[in-house]
Amino acid sequence: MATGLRERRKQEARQAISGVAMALFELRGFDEVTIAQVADAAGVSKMTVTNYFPRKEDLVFDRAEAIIRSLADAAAARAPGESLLTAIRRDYAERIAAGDVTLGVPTAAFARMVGNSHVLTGRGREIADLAEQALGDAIAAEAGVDDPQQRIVAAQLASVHRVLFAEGTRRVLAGQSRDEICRVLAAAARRAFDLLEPSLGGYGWSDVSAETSDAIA
Amino acid sequence: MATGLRERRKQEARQAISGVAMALFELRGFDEVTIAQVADAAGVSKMTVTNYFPRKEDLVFDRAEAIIRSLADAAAARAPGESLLTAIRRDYAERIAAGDVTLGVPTAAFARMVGNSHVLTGRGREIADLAEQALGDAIAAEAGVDDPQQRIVAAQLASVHRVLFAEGTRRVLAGQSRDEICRVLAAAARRAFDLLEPSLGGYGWSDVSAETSDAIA
DNA sequence: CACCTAAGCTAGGTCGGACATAATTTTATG
DNA sequence: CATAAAATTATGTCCGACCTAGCTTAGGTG
Repeated sequence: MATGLRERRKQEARQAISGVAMALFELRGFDEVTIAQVADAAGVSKMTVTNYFPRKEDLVFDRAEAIIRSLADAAAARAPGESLLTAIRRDYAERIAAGDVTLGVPTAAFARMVGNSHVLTGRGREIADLAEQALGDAIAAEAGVDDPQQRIVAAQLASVHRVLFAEGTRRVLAGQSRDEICRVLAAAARRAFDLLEPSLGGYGWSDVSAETSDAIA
Repeated sequence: MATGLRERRKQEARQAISGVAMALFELRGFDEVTIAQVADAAGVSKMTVTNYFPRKEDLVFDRAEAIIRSLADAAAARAPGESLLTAIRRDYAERIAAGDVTLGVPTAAFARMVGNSHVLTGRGREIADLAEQALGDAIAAEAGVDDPQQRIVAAQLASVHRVLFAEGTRRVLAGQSRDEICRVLAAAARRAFDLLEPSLGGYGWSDVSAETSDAIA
């Protein structure tokens, strides 16, 4: 591939800049480090950093797209007949068992850095919100109609992720071990999805049309 | 009352500044208007604006505290024996019937202004998040223990508000009349709370202890 | 092998928000 | 009415994000 080299260099530069930035952020705090300092430490110009990462927050939440799409993907990839709740719950169980840090088990330094920065907590909220929207879009696309009730369902399911993420972060900051937190989160997820089962268990791919048909105002 | 006059003047000045600012923001857009311009239009100094409203966003979301506490208040003020869900649902029905704009029926200009500003949408998310947290705190305080499951319940209930607010805003921007939107939101709320009833209907002030006792890791 | 096209990069400058300080006006009280 | 306290204003500075326009370098081409 001819254009491979160029693209490779870009990815390496991107990774290098992000890595240097994260080290500085975790050491001194996100708001206390300027883009100029990141550029300096990475050996590039200020504009180059801005070029790779349009907003300063992007240096931290680099691959946010994957997180945003994860819920919708889990919903879309489920087997026919499997309910939405079952698919999301199974996906969560699998990923927490695999130690997926994006579910709420970051490093303590990362959690501290985010918690101490209003900008970063805001971006975290935005990502959670976008993930919920994406799930809602997936549900609506699947049903072929758009109904507020679908957004409600998406919010319920996404809220489990969001709340458990916060719980995990809290425990990371409290110094608990990653293994223990994973076990706690897995248990809490079981209880949470059990709680929702009576309400959302029937929300699969069929028998939804009857509920949605008369609700488009 | 001796100190009354002074306090009155402050409130009037606050209201005047906020009003002038809102007019400018809705006309030109939040990000396009500077604090200096607001101060100029209000006939006060820049520092006075900053003094009343520490952050620029506070000029828009002035009485955010009331919104943040509304959910927790509705929960705390419920009659003994009334379930959490029933109390929240009744509160919503009452306020939407009264045309409470904070539930998702702002003016089109306001909705446009917020939607066009990343700062303001972020602040909106933060307010919703804080309201959810406050509700969770109220639930935990009532039970005397802190359990992730309580945060899950709080998130479910708060999500109804959040999703319906978004739905209302969408319809406002689409040009629907306020009356019609209120009717639609009231109906959507009924369906949403009906959906949650099987899962959360039993979440009142008693029979919670059995579920929470073995979950503190 | 020299050229050419387009991209990524750089430098400098602009703008707005936050903050410090001191002077001035307004208000409450003896 | 005088005095003390408090709020407001004026001025000025700093700092960081972002934009515009010019420059360099890499990759493909006759």
